[in-house]
Amino acid sequence: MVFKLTPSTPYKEQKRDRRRDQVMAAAAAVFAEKGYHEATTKDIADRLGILPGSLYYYIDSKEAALVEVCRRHGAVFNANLEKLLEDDLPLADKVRAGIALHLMNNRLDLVYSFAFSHRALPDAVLPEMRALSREYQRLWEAIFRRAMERRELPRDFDAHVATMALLALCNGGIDWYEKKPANEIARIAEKFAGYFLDGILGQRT
Amino acid sequence: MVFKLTPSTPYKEQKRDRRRDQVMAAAAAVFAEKGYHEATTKDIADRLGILPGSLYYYIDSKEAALVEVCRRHGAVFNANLEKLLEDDLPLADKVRAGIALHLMNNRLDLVYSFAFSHRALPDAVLPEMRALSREYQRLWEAIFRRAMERRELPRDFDAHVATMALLALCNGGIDWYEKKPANEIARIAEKFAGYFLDGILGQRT
Amino acid sequence: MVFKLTPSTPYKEQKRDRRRDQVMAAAAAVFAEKGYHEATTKDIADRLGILPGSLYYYIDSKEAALVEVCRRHGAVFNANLEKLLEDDLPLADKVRAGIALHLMNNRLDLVYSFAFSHRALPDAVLPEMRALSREYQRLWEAIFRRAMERRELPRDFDAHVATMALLALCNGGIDWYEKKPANEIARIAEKFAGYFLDGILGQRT
Amino acid sequence: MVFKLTPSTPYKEQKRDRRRDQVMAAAAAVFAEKGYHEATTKDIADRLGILPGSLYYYIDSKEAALVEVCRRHGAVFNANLEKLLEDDLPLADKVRAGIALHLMNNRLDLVYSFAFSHRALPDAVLPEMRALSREYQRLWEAIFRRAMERRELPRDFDAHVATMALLALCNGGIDWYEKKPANEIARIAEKFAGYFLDGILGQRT
DNA sequence: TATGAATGAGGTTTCATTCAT
DNA sequence: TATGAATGAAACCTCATTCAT
Repeated sequence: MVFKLTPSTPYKEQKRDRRRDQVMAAAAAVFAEKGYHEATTKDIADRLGILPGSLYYYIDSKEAALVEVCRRHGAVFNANLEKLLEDDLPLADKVRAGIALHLMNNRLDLVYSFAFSHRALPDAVLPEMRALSREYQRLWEAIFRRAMERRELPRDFDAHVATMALLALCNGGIDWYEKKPANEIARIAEKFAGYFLDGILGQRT
Repeated sequence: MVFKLTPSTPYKEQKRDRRRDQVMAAAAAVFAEKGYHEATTKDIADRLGILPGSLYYYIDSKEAALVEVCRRHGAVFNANLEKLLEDDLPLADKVRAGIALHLMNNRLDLVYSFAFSHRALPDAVLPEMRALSREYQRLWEAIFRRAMERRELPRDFDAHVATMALLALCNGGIDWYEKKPANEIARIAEKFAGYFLDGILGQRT
Repeated sequence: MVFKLTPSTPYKEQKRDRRRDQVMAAAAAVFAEKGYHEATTKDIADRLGILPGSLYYYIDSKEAALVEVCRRHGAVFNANLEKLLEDDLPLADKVRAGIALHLMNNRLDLVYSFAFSHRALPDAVLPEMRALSREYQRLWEAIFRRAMERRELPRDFDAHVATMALLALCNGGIDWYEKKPANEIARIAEKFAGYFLDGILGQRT
Repeated sequence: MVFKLTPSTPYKEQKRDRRRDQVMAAAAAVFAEKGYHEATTKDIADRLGILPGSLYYYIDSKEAALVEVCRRHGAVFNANLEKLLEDDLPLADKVRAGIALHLMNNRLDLVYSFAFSHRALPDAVLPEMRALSREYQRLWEAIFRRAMERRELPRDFDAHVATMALLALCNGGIDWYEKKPANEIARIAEKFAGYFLDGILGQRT
């Protein structure tokens, strides 16, 4: 204490970051479970076994926590899709994999598709969240466009509306599947993907 | 003057009821726009040009207002579908019409599909809302079952998952289409219905 | 209406006064039952079958109603006692009669002894109520003093503390006897008077 | 530093409990002074030099505070009497001591005898308060019954009505003596006890 | 004489946030 | 690194009161 020999060792930094991650995870879980406005800082603190005031050692505000949570989770969604876009797979497989990833992540975080419901977000963070959301849509559209180039889809295919349909399908049912086990989610994802693909392919004929 | 019992004349009653309708409409709009918890009584009152306390001349509580709003709007959704169920139309037409009605009502009320997001509802009203919601699902399933009887759908058709998919599709995109004009909604509805029907019919083959 | 032939006939005045009495009686009953602060103007109005706002045709304010109620009922208490003071009866009979009257009036109005609990009165009316209250005490003390003059009580009898004891005895039990039937009240009054008289007379020896 | 588990040291706990006691004392004082309904959370907070909202760090609700206040003070009253019941004293001494304790506590707390005025209590706490109140009555009756067994009172003595009279006597005058100094209270208590005892003993002859 | 609609002040309560320790 | 105590804004709601009709 007197000599303060360890001002900020990498070890300590790492440890603090880990704790920060825990805080963000707790915030994400609570936001997902209750929605941003119903979630209280006490809910988050309880999950960490600390007091609400102590949170502010790690976060600047509840809203800042939401922004970071959305940023992190949005990044995962987008990264997943980006990798999928680059993969050399037939459209059907990409769609199946993409829907499964989306539903699974939804189930785990809720937050992201929740965050997409802009209705629930404070104005201050809307622009950034909308940008993340648009990027995700853009990636799906890119997947469809690439399929069009490869003649897997007709020339007049409406990639935009198809993306809207896909995302609506994935996000609109979250209340039903959020508590189901992983294998059940997989089954639903498979069915949804089937409907969607048949819907798309059906239009080709 | 002698017999003037001031028996709350029909005219007066009617006028009061109209005002109550306005209050409910304001509440519905605000709930839809912000979600129940984010919506404040001040928001509702502002929309009516009165003070928050004055609301309580018409409602018992914010929560009671939500219940009534959901009841009213839910009744419209269910009535629409019930009529459609009885109509003698091919499945494709029913689905097209049903989806268009749903999207249109969603755009107008928002509240109902919002109410379906049980995450956002206070515990006290959950049972009643779930019942309304289940009734709506039941009606869609009945439409599919009737089509199965008529051999418009295969014997092993999963009416339940199909309903989930349909509702997910309709509700999941509300953030996108809520502010679009009616004819745009109609176009989206038509496309969604096309996807959905091809998805369903595609499975038959 | 046009000729206004009956500007304010005695008959009409009388009728209005009767209605005013009803309003005061309703106010008294509600104040007695719930206490001034818990009583609402709606409670009073309900009892009259009108709306709260309509009360203000008869009263200036809730507080003014309380003042008038206390004034009226206090006047009854004091008038009763004044008559008793003038009667040519032995002390024991006066005390018995006085206690019985007090308890009976308490049961009917509650308001007066309630009003005496200055704790519950708004500051604005305290002085007047205290004056009424002091007058009532003064009358009881006068009864005792007259008995002292007549040698029914010892020369060193403390009329003040005796009055306090008597009033405490009468008011302190109001919660118990307020709902009992008249004959039961009479029995309790008789017992209380017995205790009190024996207490007083016992001191003489 | 290594084992620093910050286990809410006894010292800290003690300090917190003391603050809680202060809060309860403030609540008791305000309830006593104004009555539960007239008392505002602001009144209580003012007395502590904090803001109304800060109260809720210590209490769950205004009503919960009332319950605790009554519980605490009722316990004191009952404990006092219980000890007195067990003492080996002649009835007269017990009555004198019991009345003095009651009046003294009344002056200090007000709350308890106030709490006995069930008119002023919210429904939710009535049962518990009534139980405390009945216990107090039961203890006084037990004192009288024990005196009957010892032939200090006649066989047909009505312990119930006597208790009612005693409590009425003690509670009914609270408005007069609450602000008087302790020695004055003692004098009044002595006189009241004298009246009461003579009333009781006078009946024996 | 009473109603219907509203006001506005004030009440209880919640909660994000701060800061000394 | 976290606690304990408090703040202050804002939420829901109640109610005495007013006034045009």
